[in-house]
Amino acid sequence: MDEVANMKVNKAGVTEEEFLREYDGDKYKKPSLTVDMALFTITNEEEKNRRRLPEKELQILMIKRGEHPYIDQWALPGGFVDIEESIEEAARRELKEETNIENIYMEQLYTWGEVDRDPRTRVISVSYLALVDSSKLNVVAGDDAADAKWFFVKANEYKEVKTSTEKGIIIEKYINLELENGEDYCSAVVKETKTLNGAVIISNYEIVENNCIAFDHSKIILYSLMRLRNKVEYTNIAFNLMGEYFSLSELQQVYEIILGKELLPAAFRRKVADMVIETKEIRKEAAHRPSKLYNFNPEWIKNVY
Amino acid sequence: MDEVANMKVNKAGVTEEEFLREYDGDKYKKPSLTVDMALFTITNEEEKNRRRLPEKELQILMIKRGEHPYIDQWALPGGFVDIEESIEEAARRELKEETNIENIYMEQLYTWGEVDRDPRTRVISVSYLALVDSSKLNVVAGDDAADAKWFFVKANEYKEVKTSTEKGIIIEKYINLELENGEDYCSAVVKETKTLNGAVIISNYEIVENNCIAFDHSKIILYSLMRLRNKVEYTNIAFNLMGEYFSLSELQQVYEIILGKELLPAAFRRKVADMVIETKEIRKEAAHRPSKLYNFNPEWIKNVY
DNA sequence: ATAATAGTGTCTTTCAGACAGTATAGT
DNA sequence: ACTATACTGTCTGAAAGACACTATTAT
Repeated sequence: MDEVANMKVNKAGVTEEEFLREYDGDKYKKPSLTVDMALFTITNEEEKNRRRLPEKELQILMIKRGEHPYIDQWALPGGFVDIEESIEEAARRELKEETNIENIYMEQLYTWGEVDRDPRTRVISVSYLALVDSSKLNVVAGDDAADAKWFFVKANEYKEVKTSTEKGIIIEKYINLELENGEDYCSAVVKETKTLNGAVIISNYEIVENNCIAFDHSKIILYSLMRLRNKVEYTNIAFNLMGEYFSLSELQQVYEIILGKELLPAAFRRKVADMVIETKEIRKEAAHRPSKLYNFNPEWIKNVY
Repeated sequence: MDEVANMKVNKAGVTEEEFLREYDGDKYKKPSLTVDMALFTITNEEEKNRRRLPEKELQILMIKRGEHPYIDQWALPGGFVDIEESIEEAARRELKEETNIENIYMEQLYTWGEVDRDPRTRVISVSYLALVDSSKLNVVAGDDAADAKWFFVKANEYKEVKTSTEKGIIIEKYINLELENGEDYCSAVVKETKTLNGAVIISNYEIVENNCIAFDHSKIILYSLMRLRNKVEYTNIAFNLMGEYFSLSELQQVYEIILGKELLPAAFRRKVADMVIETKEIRKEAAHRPSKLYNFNPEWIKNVY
């Protein structure tokens, strides 16, 4: 702020300097602030048949709560934001503490502010979507939470109800979320209600059923999956799930898993042609034609707000 | 939470009920939480020539600060979130208090959490993008702030610097923001830095120059403009700026203003054909062929996460 | 040879861009 | 008749969808 601004006084005749000195930041009750991260990766399934390709699967990192509330249930990694760090710094710090993962792709997702979303006290959560290449994951298992585990994620819509109103339409979608990892199984049903009134859309998410997923994290997971699915179509976001070298078939599999549908090889290759750079590397690991390996093309940027 | 969960004890042998009773939410220092709204509308310029169409312009609502800090500068409408209301409720309440506007389109934009973004104390701001149809605006001027004014908005990129690094590329864009309303003129220059490292993009916004726009609100305004520009291409968001009845030419003008470029009528009409419903109404207000009026088609929904 | 995947050629369909041309009100 | 906008027809070209076809490895 410049000199002139500093000399201005308010209606009470107080300068800015005086005002700030007297300012009581704790006059009103404040909510607590946390970050939560939906961290995804894609891993290869074991495959004995040397002819077949390993199946890929989408996984999300969850942490078993060792304290009330929701003790023994599974929550997204995250925690409270310290007073002297930015929100994003907090997110990266928590991830590092809980899982020892650093320097990965992360984007802010949504800020959850329902009054009763945490039974302890009023807690606002800024959620992040994060992606890692699974080859970087030998590092996992931080000290804070030994109970960090990767879960296979499945989400599917199983019911849709459309109701017409005078000025619009109400669409209710029931989405089933399943998290599973051999030992543990969690699930939730979230109802997404879109109310259209004129051109005004209001979206609302409600947890209808919940089995061992802490807080409102089932909502956050579903929201992050939708964002991921959406962004994969017109950004380079999926490349954050790949290693430095990858084949186009692998890349296609990643797209297919995120989008939940099969793609045609020819069209897919045309689509990603400008996003990759061919290398001289070749992968021959199985009993079929080997594949050329590619790198991401850093010139290709399409970022969306 | 179910009965079983209530009976579980933590490592210290404490049940959830006891834990919550003893929980001290004020153990750590907490940031304050505010909401800020970038509210846009599109208005017609006066036009005396009965032959010509009125020009449309994009406007944003700003409020003159009557208190430190940034006294007498212009800020986005908003304010502190009360402890017993959700963030979105707070946003709608503040808008109602400051401008008497209700029931409009609003979507969460981004949560700003830099440590020093407010000189008073640590303040987190959840920003919203909101749109109103200007015909609803005869209601304006609430009691809280008589100093609410609509500003014409212009943003343009005037410099781009690309630097190649070993593993990627750095792109710096300088964007000039201008707010103007006959009496008042504010401006800012924001530098957007995209750092690409492998496939990991990190975006950063920095205010390089600032003239009478309070806090970091110039960043928020630019971010909301980018979101608006982006979403207008593949959602129905622009319809929130239209009245109930509108001509396709008017709609096209709105798209053109938001996108900052001219569109071809034939292609535009094809594109929006499914999004509108023809009515029997006709507008003949000027000395040229009258236009058919349309309504928004509520069946057309495309929402993006 | 065979199984399985990698990768290409090309026809079709869809959709955006371009632009000329027609339609219709008040002046 | 003229001006300014409203609206349509149709050519073109780019990109996505579909699918058959070729290529290459270990078994």
